Amino acid sequence: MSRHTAASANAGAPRTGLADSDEPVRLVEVARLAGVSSMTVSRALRRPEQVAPGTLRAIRAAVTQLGYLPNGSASALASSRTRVVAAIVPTLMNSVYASTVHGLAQVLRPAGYELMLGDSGYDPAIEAALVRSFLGRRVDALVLTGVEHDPATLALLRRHRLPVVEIWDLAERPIDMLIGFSNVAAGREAGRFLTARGRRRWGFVGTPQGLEKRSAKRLRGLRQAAREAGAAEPVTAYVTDGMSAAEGRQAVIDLLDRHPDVDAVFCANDALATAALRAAADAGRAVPSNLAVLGFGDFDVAAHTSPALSTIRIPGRDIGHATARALLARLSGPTPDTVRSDLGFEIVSRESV
Amino acid sequence: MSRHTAASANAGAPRTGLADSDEPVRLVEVARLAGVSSMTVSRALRRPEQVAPGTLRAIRAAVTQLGYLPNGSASALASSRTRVVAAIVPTLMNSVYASTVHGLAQVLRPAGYELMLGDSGYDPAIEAALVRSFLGRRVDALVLTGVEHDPATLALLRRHRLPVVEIWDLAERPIDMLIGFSNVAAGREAGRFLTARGRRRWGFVGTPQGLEKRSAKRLRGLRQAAREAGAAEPVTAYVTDGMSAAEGRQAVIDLLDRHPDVDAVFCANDALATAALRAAADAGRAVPSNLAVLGFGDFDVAAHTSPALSTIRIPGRDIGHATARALLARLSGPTPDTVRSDLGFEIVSRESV
DNA sequence: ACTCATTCTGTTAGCGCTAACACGAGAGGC
DNA sequence: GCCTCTCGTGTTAGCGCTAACAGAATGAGT
Repeated sequence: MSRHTAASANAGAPRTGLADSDEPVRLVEVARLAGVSSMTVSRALRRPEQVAPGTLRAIRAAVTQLGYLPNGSASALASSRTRVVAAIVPTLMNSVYASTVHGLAQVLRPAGYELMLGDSGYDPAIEAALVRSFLGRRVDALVLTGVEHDPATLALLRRHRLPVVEIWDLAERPIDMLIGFSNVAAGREAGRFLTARGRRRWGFVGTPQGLEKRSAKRLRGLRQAAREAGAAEPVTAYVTDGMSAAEGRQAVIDLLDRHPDVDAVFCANDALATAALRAAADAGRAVPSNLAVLGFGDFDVAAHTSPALSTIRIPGRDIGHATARALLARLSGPTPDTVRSDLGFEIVSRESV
Repeated sequence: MSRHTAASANAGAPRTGLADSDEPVRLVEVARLAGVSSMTVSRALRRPEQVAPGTLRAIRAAVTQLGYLPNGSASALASSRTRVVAAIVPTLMNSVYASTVHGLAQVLRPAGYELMLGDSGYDPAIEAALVRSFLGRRVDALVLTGVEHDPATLALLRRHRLPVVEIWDLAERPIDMLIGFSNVAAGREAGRFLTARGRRRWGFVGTPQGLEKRSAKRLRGLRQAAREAGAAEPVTAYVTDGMSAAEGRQAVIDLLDRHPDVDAVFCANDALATAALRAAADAGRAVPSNLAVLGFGDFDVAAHTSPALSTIRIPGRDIGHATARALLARLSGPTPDTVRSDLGFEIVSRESV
């Protein structure tokens, strides 16, 4: 061990009163300087209310003077708490997930938790690998996007019994906690919204069932609405990369070509919807008079395309906040309350429908 | 300690041959099952090439059978390596930073490193707090966006001597490693690009100097280009929130109102540029014939606005990849090579200029 | 004065892993 | 046959912190 070599090179002067400017400062150094035991310093740092005011002041002064930074690894090992929460999202490139992550961090950080982040690219196998890695690092809690997971993931989580929040969807039997909204209902409301505006022949653009379950659920809701309204079965166009504008544009052009009677397109996200707007222009279809376009996600750009995009707003940041609060309650309190909540969504009507 | 209570509740049967399905499995359990010492198991996991093939097989079987997951905290404490890299970006909401983070993770993960993420909101004080927290957690390396940091940050980094990469900018004397591009040059090239297209009276929309240094550097470059071309000093409009479309739109409307002779607007990012496109429409200015709009960042939407946005593309993902590779080289190799590189940028000419 | 509760601090005993070194067995050189 | 060298594995001794309990000191109630 290199620390042994260092110690013997240093043999005559092993850790005297003040630390060298170079050796990392440990708890005992602070304790010596403050004239207390290391346990008292530990307490002063984690639960200051249990330490006498005078002692606290002395310890704080020593901490400052030495520039002491507690060693998280040691603390984690001794206490079995890392104060790290891991989150897995499908992708960071989609700003709606980014805002969820931001919301999470915003609440967790002030409470002393850091975020470890992974992106699965919508792939359950990658999600499983990430979960494995995160559990190996003994994170205190885990946030997963979606409710469909690899059996390996479920087995691991069952074994490790840590707080888990699934977000961005609903399920009958979540792993543990759940904070999301109904993707089926979102699709259904999209259909009702189109119906109310006199659109009867719908197209859907999204990723295929196998790839992205939440997109498929929205399509299911849309189909329900079609039946409800006595409208025709929606026609579909699929893209493999849900964020690829080029692919989305081509898919919509093809769809309009195959089904010229389509008078409304519902897109699985606003990136696709923006592409659809372009495709409509290419196809000589005026939006919204000749074709309605409805997006999903309310990305930043939605309000600033021409025409401005009507879309379904998901409270991404709120999901992040609520998730963080639920986790903090579970992690700090002895109260083992389990949160399940539907945060809903909102149709934002702009110009494109 | 709760584990003591658990142990005494369990008193008669302390960790026999196979682990209970509930107690976490430790290295020794695996070692016992495989009939070797725990050190050999440790080696089998970290440096399998140092272990005899037969032993390795037995150990792997035992690991699988018990579902063993190494305890990262213990490993980190014993080896002084957490295998975690921390990154701080201004915001995740901006997809260009998201792609950098994604690029980082893409390379680090297969090498066994996880990412701890923080967003500073462009605030050096928050950055300093994040650095503190990350150093406390003993991350193996740190990625910082930008080259201007709080003195407290610099002091901490100096003390802890860990690999650091600054990204998204250039500097004469970086803290350690540096992978970015010249923001001044980007502004200058933007100006030259506008000059080449016959634009002489420029407006700049961005965040004020104090808030965002990189935006200010681009303005500096733009000013250089104006002098070079013998054009007038660019007029400026500032927004406090660089991602707020509403604020950006208003800023551009005001700017066009105050300076009707402006024939080109350079925006500090594509969100603002998209807002500028709307503002131009509001003001009855046709783009590009009556007003040129040049963005920055090449966000996903840039290609799909109407008219399509000309912008400056930053190789965000490449920066992430290069950063990760530089860190891995430093962390694994005894070779202490220090990377400094300028990855440049690229003007993407679409319809808006 | 004597108990009892309360507040504060110290002692003890690890947490689960790995660096460094020790050591035995087998291979190869002379 | 003896010496080295390499390879594979075991032994030892912590890494820096904290849970649990113990104990001292103080104040309150009787």
